[in-house]
Amino acid sequence: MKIASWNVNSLNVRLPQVLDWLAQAQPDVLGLQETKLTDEKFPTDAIREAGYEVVHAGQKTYNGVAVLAKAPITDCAFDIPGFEDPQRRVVAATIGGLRLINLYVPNGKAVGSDKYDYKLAWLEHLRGWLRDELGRHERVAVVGDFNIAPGDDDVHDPAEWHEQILCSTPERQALAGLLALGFTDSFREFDQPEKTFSWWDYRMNNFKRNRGLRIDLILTSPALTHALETSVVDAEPRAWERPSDHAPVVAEFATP
DNA sequence: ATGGTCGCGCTGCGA
Repeated sequence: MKIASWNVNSLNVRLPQVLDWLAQAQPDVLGLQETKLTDEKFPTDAIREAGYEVVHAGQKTYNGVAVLAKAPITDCAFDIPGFEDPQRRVVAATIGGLRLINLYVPNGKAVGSDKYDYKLAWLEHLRGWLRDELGRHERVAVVGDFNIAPGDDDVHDPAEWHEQILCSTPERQALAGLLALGFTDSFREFDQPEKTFSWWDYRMNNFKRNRGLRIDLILTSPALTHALETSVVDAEPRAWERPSDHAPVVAEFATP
């Protein structure tokens, strides 16, 4: 089974690229972030014609998350329980024996800002929910744009980013708190090329210079970690014409 | 050089 996550930065703009990528990569499940569409404007027909079921939690202009899957999607949730939020950042869904939680974690803007406080509060509530989900499901994948680089290996220039947003100690501790529940950053289960990133700012030719961060993650529960076969970043779509600023991340695992 | 690029949607905000 192949699962993937991609922050598309507007599905309106990126739909052709998503369809191309689905055709070439053939994931069984794909979590999208930053669709920036209301549910009414979601391109359900085009996605279905590509062979995927879909659920979407969208809003106008900002945020928006979706799960695409070749098999039927059941047991959906669109909020962290007890943390209702008008910002559409969460879709949980069951696909066969897989529990998928697709996230668009708040960016946080700047350390110490109101948005930063919201990010940390959001992550704290997320941790309680993921603990419950781990108790209910064996095979859980938490995918998405985490807006946190787990470690300095995930940063093109750790000195430049030292204690900056996406890299600050409280953010990394919040992520470590999720891993402490039993989740694994699947990417680090395998040997990887150095300086592998998943997001590059549009400005300053950062992609060409590989000035990026790895902030798009696939976390796996113990049973899923045991079944892992690969976990990679597919940087190819970042080099396409008019790209998202994020690349898809992909993990494969054996099915029982 | 204290900027720079996108997307949304129409003025500046969010990333």
